[in-house]
Amino acid sequence: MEVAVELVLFTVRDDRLQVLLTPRPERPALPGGLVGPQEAVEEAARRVLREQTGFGDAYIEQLYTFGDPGRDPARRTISVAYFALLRSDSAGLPSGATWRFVKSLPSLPFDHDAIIRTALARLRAKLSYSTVGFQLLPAAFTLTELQRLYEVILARRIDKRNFRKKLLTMGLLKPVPGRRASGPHRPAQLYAFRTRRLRFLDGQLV
Amino acid sequence: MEVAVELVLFTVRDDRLQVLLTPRPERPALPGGLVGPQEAVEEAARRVLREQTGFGDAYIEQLYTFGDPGRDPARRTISVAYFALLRSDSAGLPSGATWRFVKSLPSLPFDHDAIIRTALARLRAKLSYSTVGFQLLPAAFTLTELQRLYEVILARRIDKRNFRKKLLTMGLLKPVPGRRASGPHRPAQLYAFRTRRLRFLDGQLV
DNA sequence: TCAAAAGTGTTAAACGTACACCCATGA
DNA sequence: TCATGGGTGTACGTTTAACACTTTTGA
Repeated sequence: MEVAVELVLFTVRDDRLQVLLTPRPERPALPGGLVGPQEAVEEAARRVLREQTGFGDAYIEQLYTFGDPGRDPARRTISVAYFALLRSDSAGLPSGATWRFVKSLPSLPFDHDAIIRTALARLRAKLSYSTVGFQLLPAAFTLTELQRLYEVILARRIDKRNFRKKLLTMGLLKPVPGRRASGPHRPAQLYAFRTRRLRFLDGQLV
Repeated sequence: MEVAVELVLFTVRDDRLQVLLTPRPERPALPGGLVGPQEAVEEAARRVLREQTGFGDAYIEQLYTFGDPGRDPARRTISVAYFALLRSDSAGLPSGATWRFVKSLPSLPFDHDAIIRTALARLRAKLSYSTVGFQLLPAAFTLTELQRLYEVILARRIDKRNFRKKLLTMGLLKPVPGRRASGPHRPAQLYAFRTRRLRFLDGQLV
């Protein structure tokens, strides 16, 4: 029996949640590949990330294992899906791979539609009770940028004052020197996360 | 490469959280087995439940996939762990299998210690925001029995009045005819879950 | 009659949510 | 000077958490 990994790599650019697809003979699909005989499953996921997306330092976490016979008509494959988040300031795109808006995805081969739905549900749920969303932002960012990130992923508006109050009270952020000027208005203070590592929150963030 | 399933089957009896171990040549371990060539992974988990535990109607859900090379020194196996809950009134125990207190487990082979830790964390987390704990009780039960269940799993005391208020307000339970007399004191009203199916709750239950 | 668990409300604090205006800037 | 997003506080309703006594029963 073959064991594969699939990668659902999300990023937020231009105020849209996007997912990376790689070219396949038939039609684009999620990046993926077989797990090597001496390779840990998570290692394989990181290798696929490196080789097929060209991005090295994404956040990665195991999502779910899809193992119905018939999910790949050609051969029996069990696939461990991983969920990955890429900082919006990551540069480059490997040849052939494309970012697609999650809102307007084409129909994907195998069970990749279901995998993406599962990943999106995980991302949305985890935004509320953990700092996982922080993985999508660069080292310094404005509070509005952070709020837009949440709004884009959750597909709903968030109150600016309540959002800021919550984040600052929780002590997740620290102001860093510098401001971002982006048009004919007051420049915004830059902030950074107090720690880059994933934290689970006491209450609900959003 | 071989793909296996492992089963972490919990039950609560005698006010203790217990997990089922099956005999192995070396020492007891989690029930498990290989996934057949034409078998869905979840099907394999249900088959292991049937064949190795003798219990047919447990709640089952995928937990995590453990795939480090070296987790089984004998051969390369990737294992999809499942988490299962058995009603405390289920009768019978298959030959050789034993219930062990989760609090005082012996050291287990392979990475089974880690699998049980992961399962316990999932169970505790899910108790708070879903009705998954209901799978551990028979069709009719008293409010005290339900509360004891939560206390045993979470390993902490819960306020009786607040617990009852929350459950009744949420409309998860309905009283059913009958009372349970269990000693020299007032008998307790019996209740049942309004629906057996898993529900995710708006707020926190405990 | 006694011991034991069943059953039942109130209060204070914390939290969530809704809401509107002035500020600083570049064009 | 004007258009734009940055930045800030309050008040109300809901939820959580702490807390103690009476009731019913079997022994």
